[in-house]
This record gives sequence, structure tokens and C-alpha cells, in this order.
Amino acid sequence: MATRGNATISDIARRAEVSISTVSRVLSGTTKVTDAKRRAVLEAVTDLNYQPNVFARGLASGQSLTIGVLTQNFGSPFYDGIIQGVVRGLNRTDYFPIFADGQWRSDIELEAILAMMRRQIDGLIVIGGFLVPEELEKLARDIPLVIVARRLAGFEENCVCIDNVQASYVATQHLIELGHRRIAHISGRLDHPDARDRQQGYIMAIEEAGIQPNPELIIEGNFRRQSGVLAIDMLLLRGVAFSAIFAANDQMAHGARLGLYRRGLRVPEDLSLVGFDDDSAAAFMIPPLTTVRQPAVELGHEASKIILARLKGETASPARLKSELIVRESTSIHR
Amino acid sequence: MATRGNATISDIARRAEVSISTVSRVLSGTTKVTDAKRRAVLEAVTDLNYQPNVFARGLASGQSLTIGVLTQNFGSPFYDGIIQGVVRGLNRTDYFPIFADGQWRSDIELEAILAMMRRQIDGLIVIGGFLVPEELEKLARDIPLVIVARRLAGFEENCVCIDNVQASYVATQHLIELGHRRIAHISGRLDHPDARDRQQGYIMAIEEAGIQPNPELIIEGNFRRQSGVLAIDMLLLRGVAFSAIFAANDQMAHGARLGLYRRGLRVPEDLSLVGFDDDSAAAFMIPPLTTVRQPAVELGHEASKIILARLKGETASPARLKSELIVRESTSIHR
DNA sequence: TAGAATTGTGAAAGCGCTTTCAAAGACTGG
DNA sequence: CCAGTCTTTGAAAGCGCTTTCACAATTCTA
Repeated sequence: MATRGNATISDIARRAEVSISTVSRVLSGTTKVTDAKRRAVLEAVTDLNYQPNVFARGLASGQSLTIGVLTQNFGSPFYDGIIQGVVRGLNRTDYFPIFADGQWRSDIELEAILAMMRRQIDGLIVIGGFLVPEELEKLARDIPLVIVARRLAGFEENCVCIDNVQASYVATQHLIELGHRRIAHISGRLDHPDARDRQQGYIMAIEEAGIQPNPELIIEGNFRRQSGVLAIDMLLLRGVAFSAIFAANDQMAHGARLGLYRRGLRVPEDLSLVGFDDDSAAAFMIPPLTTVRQPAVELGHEASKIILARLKGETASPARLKSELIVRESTSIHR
Repeated sequence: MATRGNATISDIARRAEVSISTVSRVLSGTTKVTDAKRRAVLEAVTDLNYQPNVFARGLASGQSLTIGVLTQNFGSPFYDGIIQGVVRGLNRTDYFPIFADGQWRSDIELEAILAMMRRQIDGLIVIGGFLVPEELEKLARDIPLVIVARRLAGFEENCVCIDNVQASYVATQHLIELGHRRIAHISGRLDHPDARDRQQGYIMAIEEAGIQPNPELIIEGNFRRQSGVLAIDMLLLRGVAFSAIFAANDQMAHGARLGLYRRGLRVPEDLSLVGFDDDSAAAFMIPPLTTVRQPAVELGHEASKIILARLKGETASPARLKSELIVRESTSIHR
């Protein structure tokens, strides 16, 4: 361990001519201390550039002041946005986030969470993920838990998310309003709740418009770009006609765009394309992508607020964050 | 702090009928212990699902088993790749990474590093960044330090990076070989060493080809997509002719692509475009982007290896990782 | 076989902090 | 003016671990 901030609480006590208890008290503000002593302590603290030892404090108090954050995957634009929000929300608090990466596998997720628990985290934020509800409920019994970008039935007070079904419904409806009737859907991994919800919203909108959903028009992807490319190949191979595509996230829409380019199909002249997330690249696609914006940073920020509230024993309810359809240039009127 | 793994070392000692010293010894493997006792201890450990308390251990040993990682910005594809590499490299070791975000500002970077130091990190990995060499040297005196994606003179043993000058030289030369003579350059923030190195490689290649570098063809961007769009506007406004563009990273190339699209300029028919990084979106651009691949994950992985070696007191030299020109479809023969 | 060298083990002293407990001092009201 | 009540403070007991030290039990050497 690097040797900096070497002064300890007893150095401070000696210099301020008080007991270490008093030093501890002014630092934590738990009890009243005479003004003169308080000032002497604070002066000694700055003079010696005292930095309390996190381990000693953690050991004695049973608090780590650390929040564990489980993400799906570093490098995913949407999840990274959430992380940014968490970081921002914890800024200027005593708490510090540590991150672990679940790599899209529930066993690795669990392992990562346990590794963080071993580091005595005070609270846990889980971003999305594949963990089954039972597992999450078990965790919630052990530690304050907030879930982001996923809704868990019976656990809504600790879920910060948007309504995926509704958002997909709106996105699909946008295409319907433009006159499209044969709308393909590239779903995410269907073992992921987001993927199922978004597919459901798509089907709802289709049916409500009096269109018969066609399973041939639905392709299961895996949320990654490459699967968007393959989805186009599959759709064309099947030989079903379609004039628009709704992809369950922007990355697959991005892949689909490349797949269409390869086939010489123009967007939006030949086909309209809608994504989901509004990740940072969406506005820069050729053409800029129409998509559903999920407020990633805000989601993360809200999650950190909720977990801080839980740690203080408060019962704040998460703000219901709203998604928004962003119409750009990848969609146009049918024919 | 959540109450799990509640068994302590003395519970183990009692159950295995040995002293806590012995338990500590079999756990850390520092001293020989009779086989019978060792087995008794290990059995008790699994029986009670014992998890050593990180704080107690850290306090007593002065080791935190934590590595601090300073990144520029969560959500940047290239930096996130490095982070993935670090995570992977630390996997299955006793060490755990914690991350902080410098937000592209040296004062925030320093603050973030100090916050991690307060958490008693054993080692520090700095990814890129704006911190001046003096500051980094000062830090290196306090704590084992490895720098990724940046070279610091006199500190090469602890720098894991590619040769930016050389890589840019190769990228520019690729355009020259295709017959381009008027090659524009969108640089990064010139207060960042990468930006300067890449500009230098560009100029070297230009001059070596006997072309007079033209300052009108160079635009300073800020490594972000939007600045690529603006750079195109600027270049066209200046009215200088050019047939190719070399952008100092893929994100700006992405922005430039959109800028060209807006002006109705085709890639590569009207203009060739080269990026830098080969971030995960490059292969999916329209058309797929010719770029210089930086092995981000490998860089991060190597950095973690080096820091682990330093912590063991070894003197491993960083592997010299190589960049590679990836020719895709955004470049073609001039005219 | 006596003495030295080695090995395995437990007791105990911290690591730097929080928090309880009790005592000392400062106030109150009757 | 004194018993009773509040405040402020320091001493000391942990928190759960590592590590030194010393001692006892072995093993080795001449």
C-alpha cells in the first residue's frame, strides 16, 4: 500500500492536544465538541494532510462507503451511459463505486457480485442482466439493491427503468403511421427481459393496427451489431416482403444498416429503419437513425440517488423516467 | 455493510481446534503447517463458508489488493476496450480493479486519482490522459504506476502503448500510395500527446512523398464525433481542394462521414477516408472504414500484467504491441 | 548421545479507527 | 447552596486480521 497521507488519528490528537475520541467525533460529526477543540482538530488535519484510513474506518464502523455496480459489458454505449450517470450521482458523496462486468452470462454475473460482496460493498446496483428474479430477491435480503434498466415484479420500488413495451409500441406505431404494413423486427436475445418486452410492444402495435403478425418477419438477434447484419441476410433469404425494420437496439440497427448497404438497399428510400436506445452513435449513422431514446445517464443518476436514500434508511421512490421517440432520417412514408 | 460470510477467523480456529495464527497461516500460505491441521482448517473454511474480511486484512497487512484505473471517459469505445483488457487481466488474481473517470480534464483526473489513493489502492493504471509528466512522475514515486496508451519519456518501462507516429505515418502513406496528394487531416485536441504524435506521422508521410504540407488542410478537432462533422464544414468553407481525409480517431472519422453525406459527397468515390483506433463501430460504418487498429483489449491486458509484476517486485518489460492498418472500403484509388 | 539447528505452533501485540462507558464539569431549580 | 440533570471529554474495548516472538517438539550433527 502506498505510503501517503501517513498521519493517523493519534498524530492529529497529539498535535491538537485532545484525545483520539474527540478527533473522531469532530471528523464524523456524531457528537458536539467545543468550538476551540474542533478548530484545533481541523487545523491539525489540514496541517498534517490527514487522510483517514478507509480500512480502519471500515473495520471499526462496519461501513465500506462503497457501492458495487454490476454492468453487462464495458464498451456497450447504452450501459456505459448508465455508468456515467452513477459516477456522477456518487460524486461529492462519501461513497465510491466499484464496477464489475457480467459479460452477458448469469453465472459470471453472480460471481462478480460475490466478488464485490467480499469487498464489503454497502449497496449494490445491478444494470440489466440475466440473473433470475429469485436470485436477485435473495441478494436483496442481504444488501440494499437497486436494479437499473429492468423491472422486477414486486420490486418496483427499487427498479429504475423505462417502460420497454410502451416505448416499442410507440416506435412501431411511428412506422405504421408512415404507412408501413409489413414491418420486420430484429429482437434481442429472448432470454433477456428487454428483448421480450420490446417484441411485445412491437406485436401490440401491429395487432392494434389490424395487421396479422407474421413470424417470418421476426428474427432473433443478440443485441450486437453483427447480428443485425445477419438478420438482414435471413430476412432476405426468407423472401418475405417488408418495407420497414424495427430493431430492438441501435447496435443491431447499425448492423442492419450495413446489411442493407451490402444489398444495395437504400434507407429510407427503399426501407425505413428504427432502432432503440439512442446511443451516442445513432445520430451519426448514415442516414441518422430514428430511434427511441432511453435516458441512460439519467437512469444511472437516479439509481445512485435511490441507493443513497436506501443507505440512509429513507424510502424514496424512483422517478419514472420516460423514453422518447427521436425521429431522424432513417424513416419515411411508405412508397 | 451487508451481513454475509459472517464467520471470522476465530470461528474457524475454534472449529478446527487450532489457533487463529495457524488459520491465518494456512490461508496465506506463508508458513508450513502440518497436513492434519491444514486439512482441518480448510474443512472448517468450507463448512462455515468463511470469507476473510478485506478490511481487517488490509488494515493488518497494509495491502488493499486493489488496483486503481483512471480512464478518460466511460463510453469511449477505445478506452472501454482497454478497460475490458484490464478486467480480464485481473480476473482470477487476488486483485480487483476500481475505476475512476477523468472526464478529459487534468484537474479532475488528479482529483480522481487522489480519491482512489484514499481508498488505499496498491497500484495505479492511468489510461491516456492529460496529466503533465511531472505530476505522473510524482505519483510514480508514491505508488506503482503503469501508463496505457501514452508514452512518457524516461518512463518507458511502465508504458504500454503503440507507436502513434509510425501508425499515422502508415495510414497516411496508404492514401499516398492510392495516388492522393491533397490529404486533409482532422487532428485530436492538440493538448493531447496522441493528437500531436498522429499529426506528426501524417506530416512525415506527406513530406517524405515530396508534398508540401498545407496548414489549410489541417483542422483541430477534439476526438469526438461532432468535431468531425464540423471539420468537414470548415474544410469546405476554406475552399481548398482535397481528395482524402485522415482523421486522428474513428469517432471523428464517423462524424466526418456524416458531414460528407450532408454535402452529398460519396465515400470512397469522391473522397477517401481513414480513421484511427478500429473501434467496434468502424467495421460497420457505411462504407466500412479503413483505419489503424490499436489493440485496445491487449493493451489493457498487458497493463494489468505489468502492474501485477511490479507489485510482486518483478521487473518485466512491457510487450511492444503493434498497430495494424486495416484496409476496408472507405479508401480507393484517386480519380 | 549430547548439543545444536530446525520446525511447527500459540500468545499477544498491533494495524487505525469507532463507540461505549463513566467521570468530570457546567448548569438548573427549589 | 445543594441535589439532580446535561454536556463534554478521555480511557479503553473492540473490529478481524497479520506477524513477531518465544517456546516446545523434532530432527540433525559430530
